[in-house]
Amino acid sequence: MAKRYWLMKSEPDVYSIDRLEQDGSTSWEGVRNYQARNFMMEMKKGDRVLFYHSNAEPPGVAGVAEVVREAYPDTAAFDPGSDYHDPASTPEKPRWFMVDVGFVERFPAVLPLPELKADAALEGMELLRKGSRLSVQPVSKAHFDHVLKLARRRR
DNA sequence: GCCAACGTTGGC
DNA sequence: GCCAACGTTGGC
Repeated sequence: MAKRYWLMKSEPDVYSIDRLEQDGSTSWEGVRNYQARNFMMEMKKGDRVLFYHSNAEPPGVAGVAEVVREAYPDTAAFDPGSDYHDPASTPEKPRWFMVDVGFVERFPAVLPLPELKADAALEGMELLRKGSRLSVQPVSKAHFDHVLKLARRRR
């Protein structure tokens, strides 16, 4: 199956592209939205991910990651001490899943949201839809490639 | 800090 | 199944 493209949001105060660069890879725990979870379950090793900084100054795409491990149960849901604890999810019957993503690239500067909004070539991107809050979302190859092009142009 | 948009919960 | 109340996301 052909490689697919995604966008994943993270608040840099919680986990930034710099942390991912240091860590090399990380498990994407804490997704508690069914639509986002379902997208993660579709992810295949090698799929590319736009790493988006939300609740940031500025909000925008900070770099690129790749899927290095396909969906498996989110163990944070089992941990009563975790912010992501969900008693409805058990090891026997897990409700929430996560993937592992690996660092690919950090953009020299965050590609800010207003710039994405202003670009006609990105029309129709889920990220840009009014009221969109989906933290894991598919991105078309054309949009993905265009975002990379914009990021390179900023050098 | 505000608030629009959205998802979830639970009474009925 | 409807929908009001509530909690969360995330830009501004």
